[in-house]
Amino acid sequence: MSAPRTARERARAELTDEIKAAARRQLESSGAESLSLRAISRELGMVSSALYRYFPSRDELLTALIIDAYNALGEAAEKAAQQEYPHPREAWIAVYAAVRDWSRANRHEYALIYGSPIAGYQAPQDTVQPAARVPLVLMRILSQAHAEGWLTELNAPEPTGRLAEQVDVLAGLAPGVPKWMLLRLAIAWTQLFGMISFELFGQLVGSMDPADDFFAETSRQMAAYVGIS
Amino acid sequence: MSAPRTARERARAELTDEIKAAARRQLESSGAESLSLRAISRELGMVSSALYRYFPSRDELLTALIIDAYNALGEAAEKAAQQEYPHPREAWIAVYAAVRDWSRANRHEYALIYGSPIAGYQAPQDTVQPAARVPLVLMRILSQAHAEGWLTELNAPEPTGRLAEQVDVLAGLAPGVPKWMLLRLAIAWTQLFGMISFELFGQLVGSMDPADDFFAETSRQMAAYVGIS
DNA sequence: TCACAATAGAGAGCACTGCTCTCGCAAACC
DNA sequence: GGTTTGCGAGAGCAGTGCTCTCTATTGTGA
Repeated sequence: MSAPRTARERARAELTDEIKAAARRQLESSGAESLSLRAISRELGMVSSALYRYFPSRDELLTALIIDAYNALGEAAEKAAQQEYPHPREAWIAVYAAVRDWSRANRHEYALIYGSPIAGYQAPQDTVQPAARVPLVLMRILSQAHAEGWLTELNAPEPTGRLAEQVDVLAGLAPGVPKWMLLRLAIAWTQLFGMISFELFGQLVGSMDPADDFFAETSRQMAAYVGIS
Repeated sequence: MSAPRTARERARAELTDEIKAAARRQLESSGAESLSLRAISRELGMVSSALYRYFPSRDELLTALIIDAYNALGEAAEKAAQQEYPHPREAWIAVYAAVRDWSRANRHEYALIYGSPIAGYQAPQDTVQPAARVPLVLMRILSQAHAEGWLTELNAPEPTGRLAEQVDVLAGLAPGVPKWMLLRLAIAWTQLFGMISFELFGQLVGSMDPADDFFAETSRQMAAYVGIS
């Protein structure tokens, strides 16, 4: 993140961005499967072998795009959460909508991160943190709603056994929020992306497509489900 | 589905199956992206151009595999539902488990049908019916549970507007089941596959992975959510 | 039964891919 | 100013999907 010093370093950073931009452009028009390094190099007016000075392989380029996509989506969600809302339910719903809007506007990038993993799947370690941004936003809403006393006390059973241990990890990030609530948050999280994947990947055709109303109603129901009164 | 007559027709049907079997084998080892017609033809001891007598393109082969995968998964779900259960909740949970088990045992085929759609996405019309088998199984459980009086009467609001129309389509297949219940079924359906996709695609690493307990508890909660008392 | 038509596989070839290697040129550093 | 480092060009390899032509085999109607 430090500013590049020499002309060479600056040129390198710029070209790296240009390559990613061209890749993203090509992605929008034809999907990840047919993303071609040679086509990118042609678009940039350079020879294909030169591209390997910037990305050691096609998979590395894709991994870079994946991280960027996670961050762009996370940023959209965080931006939506930063607004002022009269009730945490509205914040919850706004984040849902922001996630869906970004996904619909960048469906190929969405497919890149939430679709089938690419063949030589890269070390996911670099992607773990950016991938956590959306669930963290939802968790923060819950945490804040708890602090402000907005949460209902359903008498849902507390998780036990190994599940309790797993939920405990989340609890460290949202102190005070009941465990059953964090468990339900995880369930809602998987539901959110399942629903968006179904919409984007054509699984809703013939039933809930177009999905606007289905999505809106579901985000309301899920807010209630996790305990936002 | 009629029995092949001539020797040529029989040979054709057999070779078609062998090609799909080889493709499936190759799929398991390296994923859909790197599925190669030439590698398949090599494995079968024929020249690659001969393969085009059976499948006009790579995408057509993939489409055939997709349909087979939908049917295999649907069959697994139906088989689980056919058992006798003392309570519809158990049937619901068994179907959830069957879907997950099949998906874990055939993760590349799962990715083929629930991951990102392939580039030149084939006319989905042929896939619509086999794809509907799993949700239909869940719907039948709900329908039967309703007939036997197992369903709770939550005072959930009925869907309105366009959402009501979409739910009406489902209602035609499950007469008597309240609309809010069918809506929740759709939500549970997206949750189920969102959860499985997250597990198989590595999205749960660092939180709910391994997902056995999370999955089991979620299937219980979702049964309650759709109104199975 | 036999000629004709339909079908299957072989082989060569085209345009494309990711990736490697070597070779010069230019910028950065001491 | 000389040396090291980084960068782009170009050729080349092994692989891909797919098309076309040619030949052999199988099925069928007169």
